[in-house]
Amino acid sequence: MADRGAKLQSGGAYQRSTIRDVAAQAGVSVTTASRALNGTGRMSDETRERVQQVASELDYRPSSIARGLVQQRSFTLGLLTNDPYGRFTLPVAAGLSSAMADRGVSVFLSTGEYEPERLSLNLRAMEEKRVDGLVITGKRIDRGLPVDLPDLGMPVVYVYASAPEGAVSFVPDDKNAAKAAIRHLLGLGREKIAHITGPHDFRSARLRADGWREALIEDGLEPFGPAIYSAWTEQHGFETARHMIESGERPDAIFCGNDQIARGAIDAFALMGIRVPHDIAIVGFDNWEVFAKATRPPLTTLDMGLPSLGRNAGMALLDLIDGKSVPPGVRETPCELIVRQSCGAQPER
Amino acid sequence: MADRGAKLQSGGAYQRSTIRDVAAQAGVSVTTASRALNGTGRMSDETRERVQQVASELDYRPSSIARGLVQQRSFTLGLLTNDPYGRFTLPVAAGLSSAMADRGVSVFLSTGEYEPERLSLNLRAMEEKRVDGLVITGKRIDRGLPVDLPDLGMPVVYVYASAPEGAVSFVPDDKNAAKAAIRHLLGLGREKIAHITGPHDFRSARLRADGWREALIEDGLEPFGPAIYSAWTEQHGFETARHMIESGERPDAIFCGNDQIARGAIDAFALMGIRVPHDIAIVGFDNWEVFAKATRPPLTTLDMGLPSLGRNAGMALLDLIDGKSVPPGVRETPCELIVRQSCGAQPER
DNA sequence: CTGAAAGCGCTTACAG
DNA sequence: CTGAAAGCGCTTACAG
Repeated sequence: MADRGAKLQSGGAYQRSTIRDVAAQAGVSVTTASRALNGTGRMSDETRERVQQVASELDYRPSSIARGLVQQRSFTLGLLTNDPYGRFTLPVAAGLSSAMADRGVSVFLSTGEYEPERLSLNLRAMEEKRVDGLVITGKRIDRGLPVDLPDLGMPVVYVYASAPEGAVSFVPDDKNAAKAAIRHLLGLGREKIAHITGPHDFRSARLRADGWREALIEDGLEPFGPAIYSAWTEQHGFETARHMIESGERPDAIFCGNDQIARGAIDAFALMGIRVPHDIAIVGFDNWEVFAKATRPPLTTLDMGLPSLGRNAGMALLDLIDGKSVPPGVRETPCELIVRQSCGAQPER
Repeated sequence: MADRGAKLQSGGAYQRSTIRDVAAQAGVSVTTASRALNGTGRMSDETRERVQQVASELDYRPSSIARGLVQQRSFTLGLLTNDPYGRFTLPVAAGLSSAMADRGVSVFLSTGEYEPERLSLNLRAMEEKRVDGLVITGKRIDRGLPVDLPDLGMPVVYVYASAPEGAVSFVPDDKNAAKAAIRHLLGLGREKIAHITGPHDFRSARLRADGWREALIEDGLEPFGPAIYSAWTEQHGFETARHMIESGERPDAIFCGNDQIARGAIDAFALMGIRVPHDIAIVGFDNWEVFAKATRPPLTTLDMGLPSLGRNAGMALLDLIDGKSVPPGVRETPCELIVRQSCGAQPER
């Protein structure tokens, strides 16, 4: 009757084998079976191995539900996001999910606008599922939840979102990334470096502009004009780049606040017969490969390491869950400069 | 001591209130409390309301873990994907997740390459979590799991992935979508319609090419040259478009297999001084807005309705879980033509 | 070294 | 209409 450890029920559904089946088959008590399987307690190697052998023959899968009930731990995390179609959430989620998988914890994906109704529905679901902790992520580092998180009685960690005072959060180190980009340009002999970026009310945009400015000043140079803030779009890059050329002195490099802006600028230059990187070098931000690899020439840009951000957040959350103390505050995680052809540097090989 | 229904334990952690707390406080048995909360059984309205009132005062959250244990249902689904950074998974996942949230079921995100080791780790996790069902998705409709799914004893549904014989699966209706695109072009008076698309070994590419060909033939026209298969990249679109212009007769429209190819073609034409849509109309595929809205002019394209695909798959899975019979087979779901400016038609408003 | 028993938080026959 | 009791599948004091 036992077939791969699963018994065919009357309904036709499979009935998994339980620890009782394993214990019975191995001729030990359920207590011993449990200990053998979990590597706890002391018993003869022979016994332990026999139990494990039987478990594997019966294709036994311990119920994480039952275990959760007694241990008051679900081995489960919730990932809250309001960026379901965006490019930030998925890399973060993938990094988190696969790091957690290696530790036996699974993650619930909870998507929806951060608007009070939806949010409280989603939070309630996570509470009822008894997740051990929550990671909250978003579309930008200066927006968090629109409402105060009710006291959920579970640890929470923030990634790529703003966090309340005293919380643990992970964001990319925008400012130093920008400085690295500028130093790269400087190292290639560029000196008139302009900056085109997203809206001024984005903290990321301001931080990147700060990095641009500081790196230049540290090198004894002046920024080439003011940072030009507008939308995070190709159109902004396209029009601003064109305008820059048409009106007076020309920069020899442009640091762009994201890859889309860089893309727009490169396209404008192509149409105007300005050669990248020969006439003007371009650096982007995001390493969104579908853009960064498709520009002509391919784009040198910064990679925020979103999967690592997700992984790090998960690890911190696990520590919190285990009752370890994790220092609160914002962790700024280094970005990586990805060198392609848009600056004239040889890509590393 | 009770504070928002949560008691401060010695350790400092919160202890949620249980159904026993609710029952005690409401002066009824646990049985009655359970029935009152679940809307089952018969009792006076007064009793039911009192229990609900107490539950809300205590901020009671029923444990889906405990319920799962007795009902042998976890109200949980697994979403398996090997496309963690791709643009297909997230819309599908968001559609699935939010539709399921409305029905009280949460979804685990399980990412990783579909390579045997990783896959069996991930599947095992889903089994131990006792998910009620699995949705499997991927990067292309003609690839599924590289190994036969072991008999998991739970229902499985496929989305945007190939499914074994007899399974339930959901894919976009590529062929009819292509026909709709061609008819749109025909309706605008275009007659020499070429087709540039992805690799021939992608079923999607072949289906879209079939639709292109058939729609033309049905209209009494010849396809303009053979379908040109290569990579799903801008570069392919760019080079092929340029080559098309340089070598002889010129089409008056191009149907592109995806938005990236369309983007490449439009860029090539811009550089060659060929006006879109005046000289050549372009249609893309995917409605990947970051491309489709950024081309100059914005791109008319097909939207596969990925979120709906996810939602539909979830609903089918729920039916299967409830023991309802769901006819097996591949459901081809209609795509939607999104009219922008690249064909010369006025966008609908 | 090993096991019987209690219990995690619920639902659901069963009995009144 | 209401409740006492059993039980879902585990883990873990407690006792031997």
